[in-house]
Amino acid sequence: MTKNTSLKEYWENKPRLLPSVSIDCVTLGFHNNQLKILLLKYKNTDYYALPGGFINLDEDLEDAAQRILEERTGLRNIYLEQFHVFGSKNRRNDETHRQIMAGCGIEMKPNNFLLNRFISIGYYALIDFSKAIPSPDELSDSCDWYDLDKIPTLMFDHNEIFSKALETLRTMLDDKLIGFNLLPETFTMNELQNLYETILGEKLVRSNFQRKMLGLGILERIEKKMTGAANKAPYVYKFIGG
Amino acid sequence: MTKNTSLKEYWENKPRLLPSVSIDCVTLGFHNNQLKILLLKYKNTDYYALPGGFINLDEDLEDAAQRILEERTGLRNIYLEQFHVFGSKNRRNDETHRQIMAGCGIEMKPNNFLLNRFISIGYYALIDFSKAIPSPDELSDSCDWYDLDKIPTLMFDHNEIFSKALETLRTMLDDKLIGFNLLPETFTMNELQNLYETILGEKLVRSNFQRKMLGLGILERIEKKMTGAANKAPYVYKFIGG
DNA sequence: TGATTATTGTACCATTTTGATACAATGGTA
DNA sequence: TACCATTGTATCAAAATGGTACAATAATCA
Repeated sequence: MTKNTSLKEYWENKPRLLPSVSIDCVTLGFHNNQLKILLLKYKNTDYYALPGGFINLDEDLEDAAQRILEERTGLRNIYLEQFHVFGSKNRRNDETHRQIMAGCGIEMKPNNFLLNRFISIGYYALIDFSKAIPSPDELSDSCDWYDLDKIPTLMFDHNEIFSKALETLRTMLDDKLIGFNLLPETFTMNELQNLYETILGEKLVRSNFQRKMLGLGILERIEKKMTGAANKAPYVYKFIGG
Repeated sequence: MTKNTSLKEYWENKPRLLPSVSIDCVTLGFHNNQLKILLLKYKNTDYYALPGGFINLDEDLEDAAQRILEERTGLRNIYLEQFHVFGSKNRRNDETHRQIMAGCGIEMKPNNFLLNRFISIGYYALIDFSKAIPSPDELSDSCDWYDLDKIPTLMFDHNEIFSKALETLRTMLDDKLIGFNLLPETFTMNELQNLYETILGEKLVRSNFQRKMLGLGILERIEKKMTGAANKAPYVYKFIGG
């Protein structure tokens, strides 16, 4: 979306986008020992949604995912990975689209680009919460973090897309060491364990978890961290890619 | 594609298909202790390709994959799973399309549906080789099995699609027990081990493999199989879904 | 008929990995 | 200085894995 084109003009004309294909991002962060998901709320509606968008005709798919996430949330250089394509024939609903656009003062003509069938490619985005300052785009009232057990009803099949993302994240967690994308540069073993427990949804034995992680040879021990608490200070670690 | 429409008419007009999206199937079978892949060769050309096709406007994505595989190879009720989307902006080539269609006596007008950008959703198809009798469709000279180490240069990015499929299959093999889709109803432990060794590309210790497989509790021992060889007859097993 | 041979099913043992508990060290508080 | 909560690590049993051995068996051959 070029800067000198108004949002209204942009969506009321047929944009130069790849038809039929959208991208939706399941954007996860970790804060206060809780996994959080980033959701948009469309202006003047009750519709919550995953941040998503469309692919420019001259743009690689992976680049599009990065750009879309940035345009809709302000987040840059995020770890993104595609995990599934959602292609039920009735997964979308024209009336919802009309309401969303109307909320932004945009009228949709009957032949509008958006009113065709779309499949959506799901990406999960893993974010260092401490660095991320999400901000809503022009279509949205808000762009906020939600606890996973307090996700509102989402537009279309976005709840299903979220579930599949979480399931994929769980099975990939040990395999691809993607969890570290959710933590700051440095972290304690306790924080890492809390993250794993939250994602997997089960308690782990502390000593065994520590042994396993150190055994992977992907952690560099940096220094002690004086927490101020009345106990032994934990080491702080850095992830050094496997 | 309706039966009373000729191939020529069909492709020279704009079909009622979902724009921008294609499906390509990496179709694998197992025969003579070798993994094989099913490839099409387009009529009167040197272009080899994965069997692929397009999605009808009123068709679920998963249904489309099944239909496409059947239309292009004659194979029905196949185990299919999507594994990756391929979306580089320059992954296709118009001239190749023109040649393929010309090989079938079909002229492509400049605004033909096929001459737009497409992303492709990769599915892998796992086949019981003994039941599969593939047959080429109207666009293809041949529809044949190839050894994995003798795959010709394929159209577009189809070699890359194949590689990603094999990689996915390897990592999923233990997780989802998908290997059994490549074997007949009943099989010996030796056949099962050969399959695993072929997919993983490494030798396994016979006794340990047997212990592991029996330990999964997913095999039913049927009967002894007299092979005619001068040695102890192996049992025959059936897969009983986990 | 009985020795021979290749392959199968399983037992066995050593090594590694995992699960669970214990304990000394430490940074603070009372 | 006693006490407390948490951390890093040791320890030990149980389970999983890697590797070898061996008896059973279905044929062949002398």
